[in-house]
Amino acid sequence: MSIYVHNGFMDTLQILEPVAGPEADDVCCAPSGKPALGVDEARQKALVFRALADPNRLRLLSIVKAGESGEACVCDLTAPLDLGQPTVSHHLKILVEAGLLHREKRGTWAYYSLVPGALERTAGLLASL
Amino acid sequence: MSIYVHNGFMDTLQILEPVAGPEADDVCCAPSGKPALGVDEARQKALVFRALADPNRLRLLSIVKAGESGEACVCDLTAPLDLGQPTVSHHLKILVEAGLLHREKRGTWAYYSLVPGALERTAGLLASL
DNA sequence: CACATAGATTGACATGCGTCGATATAGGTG
DNA sequence: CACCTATATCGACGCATGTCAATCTATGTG
Repeated sequence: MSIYVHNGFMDTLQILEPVAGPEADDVCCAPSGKPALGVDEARQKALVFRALADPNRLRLLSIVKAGESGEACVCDLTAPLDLGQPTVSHHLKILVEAGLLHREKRGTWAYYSLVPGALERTAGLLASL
Repeated sequence: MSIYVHNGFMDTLQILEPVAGPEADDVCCAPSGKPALGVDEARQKALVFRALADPNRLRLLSIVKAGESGEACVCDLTAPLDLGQPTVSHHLKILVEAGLLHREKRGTWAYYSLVPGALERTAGLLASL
């Protein structure tokens, strides 16, 4: 029977926004019977936190944020992280799919920048637990 | 050579607090040469987000938070999550070690409650990236 | 077009992690 | 002490994930 549902998800999830209200799930017994976080809602929020759950990805966000221009290309990111280029590209992709980074290709280079307000909305996810 | 340092860490990490200022790491080349997140700092912050990176743990936090008394025992948590008792205990342990939950044993029962301000401090981690 | 460079994708490998069943431990009750 | 109940811990299993080397794609440049 279904263990590991393997959240088959899309890109650039936008859970950071509304998500409707806490749907009534209404536990039968226990302490207060409050609805709390629904299964789907929890799964989506966890995806965002999963993107933040790696030290190198946190550093990527930090470097991009700290950059003068607010953006950085891959070649600027491999050196400080001491990681191979494919690995950095991999991490950046995860951050983009989580809705935290924006990717813009200009010429040969790909410039990554913070999605405006994304970090704030993510912080908001914690408050609305 | 050392890949995967396997962060050998302790319990109830308190990264949620000060952590000193962003230490000067000063990259040599690239875009802005900003210090950004240090390696150790990133690793510790990632531990907190990793605790939040699981749907069932988010639901645990939510249920505990929503509870009338602000606390819940394990027996109240297994049913709504549809998980075995050992699994719930496992998740709770991770949340305690992340500094998000507090455990208090009273009689035969173990009561878990939100560490006051922990979620807010975690939200602050995002702002200080 | 030939060639160089930036970045993404693929495949493989090892480790991490969520889950369970079984078992151990601790407190309560007779 | 014997027994029950609530949790915690252990060992195992399988999927997930971070990493790299190799390769592919796209954009320049001669």
